[in-house]
Amino acid sequence: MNFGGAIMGVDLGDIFERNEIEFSDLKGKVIAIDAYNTLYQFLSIIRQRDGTPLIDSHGEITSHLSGFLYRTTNLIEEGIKPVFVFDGVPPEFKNKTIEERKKIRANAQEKWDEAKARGEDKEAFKHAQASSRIQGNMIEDAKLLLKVMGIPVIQAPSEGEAQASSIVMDGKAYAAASQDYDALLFGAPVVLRNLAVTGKRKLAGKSIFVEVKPELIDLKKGLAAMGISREQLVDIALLVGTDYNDGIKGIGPRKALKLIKKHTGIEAVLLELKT
DNA sequence: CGTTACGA
DNA sequence: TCGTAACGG
Repeated sequence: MNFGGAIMGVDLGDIFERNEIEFSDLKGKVIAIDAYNTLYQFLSIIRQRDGTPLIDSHGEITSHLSGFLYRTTNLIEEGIKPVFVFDGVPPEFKNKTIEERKKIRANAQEKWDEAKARGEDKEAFKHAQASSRIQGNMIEDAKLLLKVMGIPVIQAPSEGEAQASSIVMDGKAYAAASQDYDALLFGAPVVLRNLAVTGKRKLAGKSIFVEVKPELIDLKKGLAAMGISREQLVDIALLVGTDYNDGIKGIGPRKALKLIKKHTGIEAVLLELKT
């Protein structure tokens, strides 16, 4: 489940064909951006050295607002037309995942406090990131900021990624943008990752900076390259585990792909695994 | 994350 | 002008 890192959904990056693109490739295009994913990213990363988020004079967290303001400005400057899609009510079968994440966050919060008290900034930052949670008026404030900036905001009835995917399938947007791969499972024909303009990421080890370019994933091409259907992709996700189910221990995307290709569908795979 | 300051 | 560190309250 990997918070600060980025991916919370099914990590299909290992098996899916991904292509680096330039921002100029997206000029004039409408992009349906997963707002919650973006918000979490900002809350996670925009922090001070010991992990403390940016706060205003009232003590309210402002990291997400800083992020939305500058990133949206930059996207507009690149000629991109962002549309932010916010989550609605999560499906009930996601409850277990939500509860688990809540626990992980609370635990991280404790570890953050401890590390901060010991003066271990690097350790503190790591746990602070994992403790990131949406709270208070963050959603309303982000929506208001986008509204006054003249950026369209869409309220999904449930999962934002599902809504964003639907918008792309309807041809109302060119692509869905998220760090997760789940939009592919919802059928988004094109998914974009790393939609950050400055695109510089600290590499895990030292203070080495690597240029990160936007990444385009074409659902049809990716499926064709793997030689599977979209239904089979969903089966792979189910084997690996999603926000909605646990998956099977010891099976990652690679093994799941092999198994699904060999047996055609998840039922046959499960039968084989039983024996 | 994205901007700003600053030394090379 | 560029690269890195510090800042953002």
